[in-house]
Order: sequence, then C-alpha cells, then structure tokens
Amino acid sequence: MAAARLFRERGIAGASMRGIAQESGILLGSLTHRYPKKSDLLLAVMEAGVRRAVTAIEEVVEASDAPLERLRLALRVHLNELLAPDSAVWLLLNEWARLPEESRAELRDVRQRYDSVWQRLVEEASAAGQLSPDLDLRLVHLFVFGAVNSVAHWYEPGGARTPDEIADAFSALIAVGVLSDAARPPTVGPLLHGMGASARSVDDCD
Amino acid sequence: MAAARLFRERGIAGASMRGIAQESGILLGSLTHRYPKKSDLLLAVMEAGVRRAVTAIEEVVEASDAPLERLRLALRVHLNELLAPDSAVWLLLNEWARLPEESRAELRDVRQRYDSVWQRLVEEASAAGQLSPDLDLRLVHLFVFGAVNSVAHWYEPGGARTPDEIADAFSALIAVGVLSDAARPPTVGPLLHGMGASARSVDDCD
Amino acid sequence: MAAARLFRERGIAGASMRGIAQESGILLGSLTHRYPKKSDLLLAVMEAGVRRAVTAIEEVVEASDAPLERLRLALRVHLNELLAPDSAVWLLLNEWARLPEESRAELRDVRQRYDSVWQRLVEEASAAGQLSPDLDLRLVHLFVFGAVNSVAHWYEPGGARTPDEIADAFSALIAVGVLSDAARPPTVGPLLHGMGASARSVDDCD
Amino acid sequence: MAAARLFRERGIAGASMRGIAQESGILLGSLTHRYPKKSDLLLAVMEAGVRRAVTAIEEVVEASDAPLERLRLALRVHLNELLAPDSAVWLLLNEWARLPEESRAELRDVRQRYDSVWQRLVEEASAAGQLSPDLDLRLVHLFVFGAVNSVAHWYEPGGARTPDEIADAFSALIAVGVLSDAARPPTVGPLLHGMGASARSVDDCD
DNA sequence: CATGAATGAGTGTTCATTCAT
DNA sequence: GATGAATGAACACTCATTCAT
Repeated sequence: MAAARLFRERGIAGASMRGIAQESGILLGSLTHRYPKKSDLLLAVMEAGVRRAVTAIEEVVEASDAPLERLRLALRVHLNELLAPDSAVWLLLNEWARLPEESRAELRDVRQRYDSVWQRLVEEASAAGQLSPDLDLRLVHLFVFGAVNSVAHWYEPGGARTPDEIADAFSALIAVGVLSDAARPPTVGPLLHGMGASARSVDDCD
Repeated sequence: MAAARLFRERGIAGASMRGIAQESGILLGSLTHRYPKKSDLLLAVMEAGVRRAVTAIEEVVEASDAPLERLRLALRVHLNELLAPDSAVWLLLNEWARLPEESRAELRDVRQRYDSVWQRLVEEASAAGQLSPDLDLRLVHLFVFGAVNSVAHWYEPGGARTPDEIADAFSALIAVGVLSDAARPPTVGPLLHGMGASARSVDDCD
Repeated sequence: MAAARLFRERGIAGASMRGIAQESGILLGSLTHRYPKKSDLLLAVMEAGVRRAVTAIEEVVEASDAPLERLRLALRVHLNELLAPDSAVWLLLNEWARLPEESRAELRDVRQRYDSVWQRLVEEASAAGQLSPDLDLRLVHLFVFGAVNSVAHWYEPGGARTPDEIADAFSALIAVGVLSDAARPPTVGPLLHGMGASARSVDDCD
Repeated sequence: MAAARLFRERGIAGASMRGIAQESGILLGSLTHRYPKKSDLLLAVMEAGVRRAVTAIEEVVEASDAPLERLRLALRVHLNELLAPDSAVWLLLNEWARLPEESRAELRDVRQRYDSVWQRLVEEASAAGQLSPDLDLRLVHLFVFGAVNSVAHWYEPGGARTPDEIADAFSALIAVGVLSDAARPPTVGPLLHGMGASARSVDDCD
C-alpha cells in the first residue's frame, strides 16, 4: 500500500492523510471513512504487513533442517522485506518508540509474534550446540537482528550487492566474526565472559 | 539542547518550533530569529552534536595502540553518545533519508568526518592483520556500525546492562562471531568468499 | 426519542446524525433513510413532541372549570414537559430562532396550536373578570409563559422543589405579584397604565 | 464583537471560527493566534460582555434609593443588554448548560458577580418590607430574572414596544400580579404558603 | 426497504514563517 | 538583537448527504 511507503519515507507525523489518499488514488473522505483515525490506518498497515512477513519467514525456513541454514534463509527473507519501500516491518522497528501508547498496545501481539520467530531460530541453533555456550540468547537475537536491520539505513536498490548477497555476508560475519585466525584467541570463552544469561538479564527491556 | 531531544523523540516533522522554544525556555521569536528556517536549526543541532561526538571518539582512541582495543573503546563512546536522549549522532543516522537534499549537502562534511573515523579504525585493524583477509572493509564498517547502532532501538536506561557492557558484548560478538568452536568451520575463507572488495563494491552507496 | 435529547443537550448544530443514530440504537443509514435531511428529523421530533404536549395540556384543563385553576394545571403540565431531557417543547421555544426559515414555516402550525392553548386560557380568565382590566393579554401570555419557561435554565432533577411545586409557586407569584400588602398601591391601575392592548400592539412579533 | 453575535445567532457549535473571523474583518490565522482555542474566544467574549453589563447595572441603580425603583431600573438595563444582538449576558444565560465544564469553571466568578447584583437588589426590597413576607428570595430572584429573560425569545427590534416599555410592564406585572382586585384574595398569605425559605431551599440549584 | 461505503465541504487547530516594533 | 503579533497553508478529523447494493 502507498500508505506504508509514505509513513516510511516521511515519518508518521510527516505523512499526511491527504498525501496518502492521493498516492493511493482514492479520495480523502474515502480514506478517513475506512480509517477514521490516522492511527487506525497505521495500525492496519503494520498489522497486515507484519503478518505477511511472519508468514513468509515461517514458510522459507521449512526448506532446511539445519538451524544455521534456517537462520540464513530467514535473514534473507527478513532483509528483503525490510528493504521494500513499503515495508511494514521497517515501520514496526523504527517508529515503535513514536507510536502512541495505545497503538503500541494493539501492536504488541504482532510484534511479539515476529520477535518469537527469531527467538525460536536462535534457540534452535543454541540447542543444537552450534552457538558458543553461555551466550545470552536474547542478546544474540538483538545482535543478529540489529546488524541486519541496519542495512536499511544505507541500502539503495541498484547498489553493488543484492539484498540476498548482503544477507549472506552478514550471516557469515555474525557466524564467525571479523577476526582473522591469527588474531582469534585460542578459546573465546573469556572474551564472551559475562554475556551469559546468568548475568543480569536483558529480558525486561522493551 | 532540547531541540535535539525533541527531533529525536517526535521526528523532524513532529517536533515543532514552538515546542522546541518552549522546552528550551526561550521565546519562539528568539528561536526563529537565530534559526530562520527549521532546517537551519536541525543543521546546527546536528553539526554541533556530531562534531562533539567525533572529538570524543578521537580522544578516547588515543588511550591504546592496539587496533582492536581502539575499536572497542570507540564503540563504547559511540554507543554512549548514541543512547543520549539528545543524541545528534542518532539524528544523523536515522533521519538522514528524510532530510531535504540541501540539508544533506550541508551535512555531508560532518557525516563524512564521522564515517572516516570508523573507516580508519577498521583499516588499522585490517592492516595489522587482525581481520580476516579479503574482507570488504566498507562492509565490515557497515556491519560493525549497524550492529551497535541498533542498540538504540531497544535500550532503556535502567535496564539490565549499561551501555558500556553492551558495547563490550557486541564488540566480542563482532570479533569472534556466535558460532561455537564445534560448529565453526576449520577455515572461514570459503564462508567469507565473495565478500572481498574485489567483488562489486558498495562504495557508491549513499 | 434520543434525537430530541441530543438536540437539546448539544444544540441543533452540535448534535450529529451519527450520534443520534448511535444513541437511538439504529444505524446511520437507517436514520438517513427515514429522514433524508437533518431538518426532516428535527421537524418530526418537534411535531410529534409538541403535539403530545398540546394534547396533555388540553386534557388536564378539563379537570376544572375555574379559569385560574385551569391555568395552574396547565402550567404544571407544561413545566413537566419542558423539564424532560427530551422535551420537544423546549426545542420549539429555544431553537426557534436558529431554525432554517423553511423549517419554521412547516412548524408554524404546531407552534400556533401550542400558543393558542395558552391564549385561550388567558382569555378565559380575562373574560371571567379575574385579570386586571386593560391588560394586554398577549403580553400577559408572554409574561406567564416566559416566567415558567425560564425554570428550564436552572432546574435540576433531585433539587429542592419538584416541578409541580415550582409551577404552583410561580403561579402564585404571577397571580398576586411579589409586593407586600403594605407596598402595594391602593389601586394598580396607574401602574399598569400603558399596558393595555390599546397601546401599540405586540401581536406582530414573531 | 461579531463573535458574540454569531455565537448567539448560530449557537456555540454552529458558529465557526472562520465565520467569526470573516465577520470581524480579520484573518482566521489572526483570530486563532489571539484565541488558540474556540473556548478561549467564547470565554473572552463572555467575560468582557458580562463585566460590562454588571458595571452598567451597578451604575444605573445609583440613581435611586427606593428599592423597587432600583429594581425597575436594573431590569431596564438588563433587558436592553439582553436584547442586543451580541449580548454576552444572553450567551451566559442560554448556553451555560452546553459549555464545557472547564469553561464553566472559569466563568463561575463572573456569573456569580452578575447573580449577586440581583440577589442584593431583591434582598434590599425585602429588607425594606416591600416584598410579601416569607417569600423564598432565591425563588423570587429566579422568577423576576426568568420573566424578563424570556423577552429575548420573542422580542424583535422595531416591534410594538421598546425594551424599556417591556421592562416597565414586566416590572409592574411582577410587582402586583395579574389578578384583578376582585379576584385577588383578601390576604395572599395562604397562596404563597410553602414558598418561604423555611421550605426546602433551592439554594443548591446550579 | 435497509444498509454502509463513498464523498467533499467544512471544522477546530497547528504550523513555519514573516515582519513591524 | 529580541520580540510577539500576524499570516495563510496545511493538518487530522467530522459531517450531512448520496448512492449502489
């Protein structure tokens, strides 16, 4: 929908109902009839978009049983969704803090559903023994998610790498880090010390 | 300044000159006298804030000669700056796309200066042989930067971890990745294959 | 009907068709189907309500043959009707001036019927010699009517006096005035001089 | 001011800021600059108008020492003020119930001041022994006030009687009542029985 | 006959900006 | 330089009314 694109391009406050109606090819009155409040439209846009993204991710991870591969595929889908000009997921992630509290309350379900997809993928990898032990999985989730999401700040269509290439590159960096074999300490335990879930948890962050 | 905080909290379009004047304890007339256009104020806020952040980072990295340690310290300072409610750096990173083109032109210098600090730090580490060979350093920069910047989306003061703790944890994850020793391939070369600068470059992204 | 109540509470302009439909428990489409224009609804509300009030008054005055008693009873009924939250009579009296001219034209009959009830009661009392001679009966009618109608501006259900008590009290004041016997002039003729119908008439007022 | 006239003519909801600006010969922006909210304008209009009316009444009653004469003069001034097309007093009396509660709170002072002028005049007459004993003075006040106020519902400039003539006529009717000497009971005490302040008071009405 | 989507004029209000003092 | 009144465009939103189903 054009609404999502304008919300993303101009911000929630900067996107006007008039502009959205115009770009959507409908009349202002018709738009406000269906969505009496601007927040209703925002909510509908986010809900539908995020629901679609969740479904797409849940589908694509079926293609593999290997946890890491599943994560890689999910990141691909997520990044492609995120980079769409009318991405509802982008809105969810970037405008969350500016949403009126009541809108946030209504979106909490859909947001939770999106988050839990990722948490499950991370937990699967952890359970399979493929992540360093003692990692705070919540923090890992935020790290993985954040690294990929940041692409939206600099990606431009027609650039040097496709979204899939970027997703794969970031997957690799997330997996093995940036250090050369020479610089890598023989055991990473001490480096990651203090990141375990046994430390103060971040579960209570919003 | 209160202006930066409101720009961040409400978005550029959502923060009004009236509101800024009020929160700043000055009169609207006085504000518009000094900054005839809203974009003038935005520009001044960003320029001063980013200049301050650059200086702070340049100072702190003096404390060490080890490239990785310098990077870790820089990430700490950067994250602390980023999480401040009135962070100009946050504005620079998150509202860049919504700036009018002329504002972007005027800010390109200061943004370039900030970016180059990071590029130099990454290049130092690479030159010292501490990063995996054949990495696209521009992509590494974006990865490191992005991962840390994303903290601003979920951090809340008074949460489980301090900004410094988060910066250190992310530094470690960036360094060695999330994989356990068992899951890590014996040589990471193939995994990072295709990420080298010899591939299509991302230098021309905005 | 809820329509009358909302018209009274919020004013004609302030009461919306949507609100009326909602409070009436019907759908907006159904309301506008039956009353295509807002003025149609207003008209119907007034017509039905006033007709009912006229009937009630005409009935109650049958209970007595004494003109003054008939007036007192009529005032009681009138005041009770006037103080109902959905009083059509209140609307007729208070929103008359704001009605579109065409609505006024259609309501003139029913309004005339209501007025003539009162005029007849006043004339009966006059013919029976119970009113001071040479009074302009039209002015008396307006005086009596106005004094009682004003109660709607300050009456609150659950207050100190019931509507009937207020009606009786005002009837008494209208009858004998507020002056003490001592202050009352021996003959009231001169005081009422110039009020006769022989003076310029008020019949042509709206 | 034109604002008061439009508020009166069309009701508070029916008078638009645009219409008021136009009739006032100023621009909408200028109007909303001075009165950011419609209720601010309404408040200012009422406050200024009522203050003026109170002053006018307080001045005119100086002309006489006789309580009844003072009341008559006050009623004259009051009625003239009330019949002005831009009467703030009319607004105060007729739109009071539709005012938002916060506006009512802010107007309570000025309304109280207006009411107390009348209460004092009634009490003076009572103290001078010129009113029937045992009258509930609050009710008398409401009766006198209401009878005169109702003139606004039917008066039209250029009609048969001038406002002063109407005020005098109503003063006379209020004073001695409508009954002929023949119909008047030898003693009015029983008729007014139960109206004394010893009965349930109306002081608590709004 | 009943419904509710569609419509566009109109509402109060906010806004960045200008300008005279 | 500092101020705040003035301005008019734009805003989200409400409304009575129309019309296809």
